[in-house]
Order: sequence, then C-alpha cells, then structure tokens
Amino acid sequence: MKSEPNVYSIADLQRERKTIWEGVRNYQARNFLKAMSKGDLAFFYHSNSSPPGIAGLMQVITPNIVDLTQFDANSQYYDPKSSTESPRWHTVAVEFIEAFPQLISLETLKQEFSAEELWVVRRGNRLSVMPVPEAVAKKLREMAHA
DNA sequence: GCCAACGTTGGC
DNA sequence: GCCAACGTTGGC
Repeated sequence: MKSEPNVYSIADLQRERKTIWEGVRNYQARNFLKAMSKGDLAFFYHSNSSPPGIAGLMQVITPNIVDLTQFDANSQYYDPKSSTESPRWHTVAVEFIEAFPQLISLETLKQEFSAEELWVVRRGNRLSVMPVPEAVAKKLREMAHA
C-alpha cells in the first residue's frame, strides 16, 4: 500500500498506532482493499520520496470500511458522485507493526524481483494498492532484517 | 521540473 | 462506443 511520506508516513502510523487508509479513488486499488481480511499483513510503501521503497509493515485490523471522506465536501477526497445509500469507496483500518530498520529501496526491489512477482517494480505502475505473493512477502520480511 | 504511463471525462 | 483531451501519479 503506497503513501507519500510527506502526506502520511510510516512514522505517522508508528505514532498513531492505527489509521483508516483513506483516499483511494481508483477502482482496481479499491477492489484489492475490498479483498483484504482482518489479520492480513501489508507493506507500507513510500512513494514520491527519495528514495522510494518499502518502509515498514502493518496489519489489517478492520476490513471493508466505508471511506467517509467521499461524502465530505471539504475533503480533497470528496466524490460528489457517491452516495451514502450506495457508497463507492471502501477501505480498511490498519495497525502499525514495524518500521523497517532500513527502507528497502525501489532499486533493490527491482534487483530482487520481477514485474510479475512484485507489481510495484512495473514501469509506469500507478496502482496504490496491490497484492504481494506470499513467497515474495516472506523474502521481503527477511530482507528487512538482514 | 520533466515526462511517461494511464485512468477519467465528455463530445460526438 | 470511440477516442481526444485532460488530469494525476510517481520515478527520475
């Protein structure tokens, strides 16, 4: 799951312990959010930063939450085409697990994984939420503590 | 700041 | 339904 650290970083999550992952406004990303279950692990990716990369680990504590910012006309995430009767955007609540001692940079990710294994290394990739195969996730957790 | 990638919008 | 224009993402 991607976030720009100047907007919301792993340090912010560490301080707050948990957060509702608001503001995803892309249908494919939303569908991946909808597919999440309580207890699922998720990597926290810092995008638009230098260097970009995986900054830590978190866990889904509440699946399938309606993203209330879609109804808030003052929010940058407001969606006038959505309605409370039929909300368009759902998300999850996540809890902090750890900030990696050292960020796993995008450069390293590109060296270690193919575009098929880890979508974030795909050129032109703009999805903000994407699945990570279990074997890749396992290796990433090992790399984080190597 | 540039620009490739790509999703969305809206005219037709 | 097509597709050009436009806006956003995000690496570099």
